Amino acid sequence: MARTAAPVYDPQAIEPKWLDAWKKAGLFRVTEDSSKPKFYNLVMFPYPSGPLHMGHFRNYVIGDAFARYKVMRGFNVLNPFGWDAFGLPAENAAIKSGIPPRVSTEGNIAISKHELDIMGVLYAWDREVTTCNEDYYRWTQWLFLKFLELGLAYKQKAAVNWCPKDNTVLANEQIVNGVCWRCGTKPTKKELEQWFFRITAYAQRLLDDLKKLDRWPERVRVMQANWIGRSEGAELDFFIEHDGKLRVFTTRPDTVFGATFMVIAPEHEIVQKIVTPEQRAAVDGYIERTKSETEIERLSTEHVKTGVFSGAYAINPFTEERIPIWIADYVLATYGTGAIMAVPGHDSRDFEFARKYKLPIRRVISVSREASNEPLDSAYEPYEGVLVNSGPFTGLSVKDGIQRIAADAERKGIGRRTVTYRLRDWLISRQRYWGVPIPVIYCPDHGIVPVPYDQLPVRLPENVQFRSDGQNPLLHTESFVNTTCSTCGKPARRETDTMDTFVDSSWYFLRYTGAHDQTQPFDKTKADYWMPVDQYTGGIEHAILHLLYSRFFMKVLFDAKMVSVDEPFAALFTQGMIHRNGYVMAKSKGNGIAPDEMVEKYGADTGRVYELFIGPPEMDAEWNDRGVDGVARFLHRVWRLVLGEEDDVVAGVVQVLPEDLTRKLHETIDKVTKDVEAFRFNTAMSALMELTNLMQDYLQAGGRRDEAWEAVCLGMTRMLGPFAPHLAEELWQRQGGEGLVVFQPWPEVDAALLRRPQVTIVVQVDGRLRDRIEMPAGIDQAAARELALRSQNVQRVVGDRRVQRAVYVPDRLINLVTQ
RNA sequence: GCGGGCGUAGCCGAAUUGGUACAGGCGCACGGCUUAGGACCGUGUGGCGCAAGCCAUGGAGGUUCGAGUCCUCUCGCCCGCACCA
Repeated sequence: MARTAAPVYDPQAIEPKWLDAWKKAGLFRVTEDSSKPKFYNLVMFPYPSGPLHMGHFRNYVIGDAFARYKVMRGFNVLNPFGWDAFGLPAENAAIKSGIPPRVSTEGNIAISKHELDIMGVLYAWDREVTTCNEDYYRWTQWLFLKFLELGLAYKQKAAVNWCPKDNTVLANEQIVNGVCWRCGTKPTKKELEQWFFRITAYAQRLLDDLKKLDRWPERVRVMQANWIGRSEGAELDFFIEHDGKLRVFTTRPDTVFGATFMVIAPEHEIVQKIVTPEQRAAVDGYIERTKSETEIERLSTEHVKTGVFSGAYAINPFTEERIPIWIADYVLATYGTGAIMAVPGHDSRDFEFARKYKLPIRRVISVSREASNEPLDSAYEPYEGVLVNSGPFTGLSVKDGIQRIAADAERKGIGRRTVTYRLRDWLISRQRYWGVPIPVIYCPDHGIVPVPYDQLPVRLPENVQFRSDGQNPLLHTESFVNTTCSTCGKPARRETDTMDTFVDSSWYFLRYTGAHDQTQPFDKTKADYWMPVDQYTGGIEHAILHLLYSRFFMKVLFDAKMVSVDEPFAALFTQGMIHRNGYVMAKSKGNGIAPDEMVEKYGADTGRVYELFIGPPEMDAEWNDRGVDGVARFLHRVWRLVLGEEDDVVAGVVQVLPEDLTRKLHETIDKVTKDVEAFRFNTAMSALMELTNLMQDYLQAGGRRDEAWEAVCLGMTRMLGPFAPHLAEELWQRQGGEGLVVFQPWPEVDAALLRRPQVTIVVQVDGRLRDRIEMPAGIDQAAARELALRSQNVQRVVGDRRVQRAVYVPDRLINLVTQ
């Protein structure tokens, strides 16, 4: 093969050329091709907030390397990209600087695309999706209407989280550690009419199907399961003295004989009905105080429990005792029924409350019947033990008690077994401008009227007046607000709320399968060909929000027969973040490294390989500028080895035979292939470095650039294809390769070449390493033992003791056990 | 508090899942090339010991022919969730 020598590796001189070549060759331009297996490779699309830095690129480099690898493995690879382009930052910037959101967003997209290009990160740009463009958001609106039609979108007055800084409501999922996920402000509660998606209707399936996601990280599944928060228990009705009843949810019906008082949330609607005249003033004062508390203060475990007596009493249906009803903010209005039966003996929160307000504490569970009256100095909360002081149920185990008491309540018609979830419906209304307008109108005669499908899109006006008070400018854009009812033609008003941007990102992966469809959100045939996403790669910060919402969407669309699979992402990988100088690489910390800087100093390939080599991809990693130098040295070395002429021979170095080189090549192919399949890019890079080191040793020892050598060079070149793609193309061309290396098949392991004629057997005596002996591969135990016993080291250690037995691991180790 | 995970050289980290502990990179040392270099190239590099060897995977036990890997206890760190009845 004709080789063209080159004096030095000059990345800046070669990289742009190959970017053009890939674009011309249509890398990642794909159609539904049944002759090849499909592979849908996806990285989470970004919000275009400004220039990218090398921290962002870890995700894109991993995704790009994997996509290129799959191309080389012969897959029909869909590898699209887009922009989650609606959102608050662009709007806030517009308020500050007057630059319209579309202008700044498009500017940021252009910059980012350039940066992806120079790093050699390519996508199916012919399928690019931008969520703020009309040809995308009209279909987001279309899907909203579909949800409405299916009864999965509804408007309701509710106490919702309001962020005073961002001037909008937030979904439950967007309250992180008690504060707004975006700006860190403590939210307040507001009573507002808002749009919701009925995600709770899918709670059980979202939980059950986590089991199907065996190629998702365990911790993401655990986080989602906890978020959904299924609890099995029972609802029990307690009659209120004089009038009505109070329903509670409990996971421990077995403790009902220990319920010595009840507690209801301050927001509970029954409060006003039951409060007695004597307690009215105290109760009103208490409710007023709890309202002024922020959510974070109220939910804190350190928060000292407070409460007030309502004056009313209920009857415990099992003990028939008269028990007081208290109002306390440690009971949440939004969980269960907003009311509890308090069992201070067996619930630490109730215990604390009972102590403070001198309420009776009774033991109804004990380790044994005999210990039934032992005093309690803290709540006793085990799931084993026996029921005591529990009337006819005394003596039952906790497990049986739960079943028998629940069944008894059912029979008496005062309760039923039930399941509760923590998951709340998804609040999707946002009182903000830069988002998808919710496509409904309000008619004085017809109420809420959905905009007919054929009138979509409801265009977001772009000529609006931003306001310094943070109010949604749509409210004041008359041309937008004023419309006519599509049913009766009378004047009507448009909804001015826009949708949570997480709605946009809940279906973008479907739009990629037919990005320019002008007639529907996506084509079922195409979606069926490509879905599910085979490999999804992105940040752990989306463990709940985006990933849960997308799963919900997929299930709704599955039920609507619009898609044929009900989970969107078959495999998920969450990469760690890159730190530098002690902080996560971020624009705000000023510790980012610009891709341009990287390319100018080292070339894109060094940046790419460094990000793959930096550490286990799922873990955070510290950026080390010297480490980048090390990778640059590695690539320069590969260049010299593959394209160099003759090297200086240094005598006296360990002999490396051509067959050793060939074997190492195949071992490397084997290792790199397995590592890449398992997303262990760091060890894949180490393996390539090892091969390079052996190539160096070979030449140092006077090895010739013969056929075996050439084969190793070509194998190395192909393996570099996904990781250092520009360098690989250049090496491929200079070695006389045809076409592009990215379209070459990934090298195959020749199992015959992996076998060694000789193996090093570790010889242990009583488990301690005593010698290493070269033996023929496949040697049996008796022969290996024979050889091992000849070792002088072994003989000295064994002395005159008898070798009682030997443990033999074929071709690896023999352990001689004495005595 | 509950759940998940981690602890290996001076640093980042490997270790076919119970079988040679520390691959690869950084750093460091020495050598080469250089007028010179914090550049480049190469070699070496866990600790103690003259050596045979011994000691080393946060700590203490245990199981095993054999433990970084499994079990028990313990210390430390990280990440979720957090008054969810």
